[in-house]
Amino acid sequence: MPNACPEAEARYAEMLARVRASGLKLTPQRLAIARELAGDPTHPTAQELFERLRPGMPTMSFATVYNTLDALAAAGLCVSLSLSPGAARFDANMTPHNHAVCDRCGLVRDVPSCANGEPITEFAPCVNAAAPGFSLRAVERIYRGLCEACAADVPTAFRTRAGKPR
Amino acid sequence: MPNACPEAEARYAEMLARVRASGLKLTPQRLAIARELAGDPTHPTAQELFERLRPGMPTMSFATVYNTLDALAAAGLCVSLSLSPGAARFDANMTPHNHAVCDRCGLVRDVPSCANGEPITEFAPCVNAAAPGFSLRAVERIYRGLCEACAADVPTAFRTRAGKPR
DNA sequence: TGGATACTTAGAAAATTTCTCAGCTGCAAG
DNA sequence: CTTGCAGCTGAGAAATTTTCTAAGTATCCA
Repeated sequence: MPNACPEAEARYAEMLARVRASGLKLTPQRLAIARELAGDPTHPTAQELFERLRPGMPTMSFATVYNTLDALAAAGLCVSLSLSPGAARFDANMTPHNHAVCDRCGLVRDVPSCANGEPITEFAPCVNAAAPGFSLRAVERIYRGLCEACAADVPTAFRTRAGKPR
Repeated sequence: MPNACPEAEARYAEMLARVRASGLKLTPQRLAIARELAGDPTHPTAQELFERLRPGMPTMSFATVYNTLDALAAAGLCVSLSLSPGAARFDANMTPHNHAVCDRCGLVRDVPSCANGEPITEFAPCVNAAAPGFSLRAVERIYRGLCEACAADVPTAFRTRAGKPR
């Protein structure tokens, strides 16, 4: 039962409504993936979703996971995150927020936008000075560092490429 | 001759010195890759570097490109960027800066840190409220939107996943 | 100059993502 | 309720990106 918290339930309910509204068909596979995504703040990879859902839907294929995530993303219900090398992570939290990413284990944590969240328009001049004609849609902030567990256990040298313990 | 600008020459010279200082051996492959990287502000992928350098070094293998980029990164001379799905891009500009990334074609442009560049310490409380124990090393900003060329030629719907025209 | 060490090669392999297409299914219309 | 069909799924192959292995080669220090 992945959805204990009311926030996740609300997000899942909204996803259902918006999947229909987008003209996408409601299939068991989509429901399962949307529900799992909505209830998981760790931003799972396609692989992780597949492994978690497989026991309950043994016939589901890997391509379906990708197809579904693409469909959800196209409908604006989730986004694909490229925060570190390796597999993409998927995020159903569509409220503006940033991410803290562990350099060592690749862990991702949502970080609400700070108080000093400047409006996008404030960045435009700065961006356009460097990239003339660039039309700014969003500003994303990534906090890099070590998560609590990795910081507590730093061997001789720590790796820069994430997701590769050892 | 990839290095017309003095900035790139300076960066290349510093790379040479620091490659030695890191205990890394100076091989022709490393020199070529470091030079190409230092002179290219577009943050090439491993594939692009390989294709550019291959004519001058027909025996160079693909693995060497990756090995070298890893070695340079470990020595703090470049970083691997995961800005959009697909191949990683490599950046030899080690001064603090941000990136503008085109949603459509994947183009990357350096954007100097704006005047309102707050020190890292200002973000720490905000990050630690969401991720207790996270030790913050760096804050990275990504400007998402459309580059000039893509903005001028937006068909019906534009894609969110970069690097995939069509 | 010579030797230890680290690097390069080439190819295979692993990991991630996309594609193809045949068959099935949700769902809207009748 | 039944039907039709657009759109979805499943399975596997393929494409892309990155890593690994083994053996030969080059760099650099003494």
